[in-house]
Amino acid sequence: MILSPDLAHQECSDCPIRHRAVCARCEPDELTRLEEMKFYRSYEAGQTVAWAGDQMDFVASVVSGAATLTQTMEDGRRQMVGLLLPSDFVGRPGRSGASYDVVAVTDLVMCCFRKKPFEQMMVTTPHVAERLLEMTLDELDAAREWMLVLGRKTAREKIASLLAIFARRDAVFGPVHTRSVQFDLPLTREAMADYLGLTLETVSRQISALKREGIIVLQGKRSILVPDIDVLMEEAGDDSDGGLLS
Amino acid sequence: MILSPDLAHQECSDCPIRHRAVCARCEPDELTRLEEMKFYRSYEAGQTVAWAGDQMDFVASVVSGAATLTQTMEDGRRQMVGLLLPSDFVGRPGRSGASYDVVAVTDLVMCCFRKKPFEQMMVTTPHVAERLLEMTLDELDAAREWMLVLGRKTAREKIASLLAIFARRDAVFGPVHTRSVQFDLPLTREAMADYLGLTLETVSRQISALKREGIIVLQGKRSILVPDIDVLMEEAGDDSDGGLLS
DNA sequence: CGTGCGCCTTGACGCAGATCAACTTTGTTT
DNA sequence: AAACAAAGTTGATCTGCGTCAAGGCGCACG
Repeated sequence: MILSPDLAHQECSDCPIRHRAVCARCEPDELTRLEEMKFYRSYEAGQTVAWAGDQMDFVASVVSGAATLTQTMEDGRRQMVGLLLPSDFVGRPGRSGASYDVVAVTDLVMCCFRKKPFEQMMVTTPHVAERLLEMTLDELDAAREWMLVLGRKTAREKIASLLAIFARRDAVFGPVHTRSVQFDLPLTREAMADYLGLTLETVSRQISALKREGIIVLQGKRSILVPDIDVLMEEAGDDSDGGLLS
Repeated sequence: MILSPDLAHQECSDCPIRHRAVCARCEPDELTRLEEMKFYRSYEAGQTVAWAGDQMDFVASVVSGAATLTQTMEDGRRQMVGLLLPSDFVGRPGRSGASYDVVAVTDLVMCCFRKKPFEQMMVTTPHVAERLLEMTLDELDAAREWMLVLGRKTAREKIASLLAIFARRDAVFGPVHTRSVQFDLPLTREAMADYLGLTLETVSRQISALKREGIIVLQGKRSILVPDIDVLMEEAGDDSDGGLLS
């Protein structure tokens, strides 16, 4: 773990996730209280933040980078159950242990709150608990969406669904009125397989197939160009067409 | 929908789910406020409570019976994303439409709250919002547990996992110090298939296999006797052995 | 510069579970 | 009691994806 001094003194007021994280609804005086219980931690890509069952004496928001939540069976089978991006929340107030393995998949910065004072604040001021409820309901919706992907979609549809998610979130769009999107994959083939309930070979094959058919264009292994997002959405099997381009 | 007069006048104070539902933490005066905004609704097995996208002017707690939340793709593939049992909560405060199809799978009684006053109460008193956050976090954990089942378990492990869930929840245990459990399946084979991401034929075959091997004993189609719950847990592939007895 | 190491790709083959189809059991209607 | 529908079982066959195996590409290292 790396602690850079500049990060250790960041002010909430100019925090990049100020308006989307668990602190989004806090008043200035509440932010002051949060400042007192917070500290930053940085992790390198590949580092484990916490093992399932570990004591966790803090909860946290992702400031930058990405982390995964995964479950592992005794025989080594693994399933990713969450993908944490900037502003997402880690940890459960009122529970001491981590429920899942938490791993940094890119370089990662987290804004951590000491658990005791944070839980105290949840009781005394409504704004944090309110925002956390809203975020948790969103997470639950996302998890249920993912259950459909895992339970009923084909390998090709799974890959297209995952690419569509990244396209929506990280996208740098092309010229206005085109439907092209470019982004970088934050996950290895193996991590994608863990997310999708597939093997890494199947992931690789399906990506190759989409490339062969011109639905995506690879620039290197990780950079993806989607010439027409609607075509990709079609492959994902989603009924809602991508209304994201106005 | 059936409205029986006796149900329409039930008092919160002797409600069977009083201590586990969203109202669990309410004080007597808060219960009085809830009484004013609440009404009961009954549904027969098979009836649809709401279609995905429907306007829902209430939120509700399941009082008795069971309901399912399901997502459907254009071509008819279906995935159950939630199984609601007594005390579980339906609906999302702050959202007008239902996110999923809600279907009664047994005869069902729900305690409904008019949405507007309920949302008002969430803001003014902390006890309801607090409890709802806790319940939502539990739901999220359950959904993530289920993602492992959908993504990584074999058909046999999926069936065993589902039976184990029912065994834990509805179980009537045998004589003390035995590990036997008896319960009734609230779901048809097709509904189980929708829950597990399988076909109903595969569900039927795997249940037959477990029966043939003596891991479960069927009395009729729906009544299940598990002679040794530990053996069933073993088949489910869960690392945590069932410490539910003793 | 070559060597080793992640990460990824591609091929050959086998199997778990889907699909298609026939039949049984159970409960309901008349 | 006959007729019917809904739910479940079982068999035969097919196939999508997993498994096993062999290499390719890019990059850090001595």
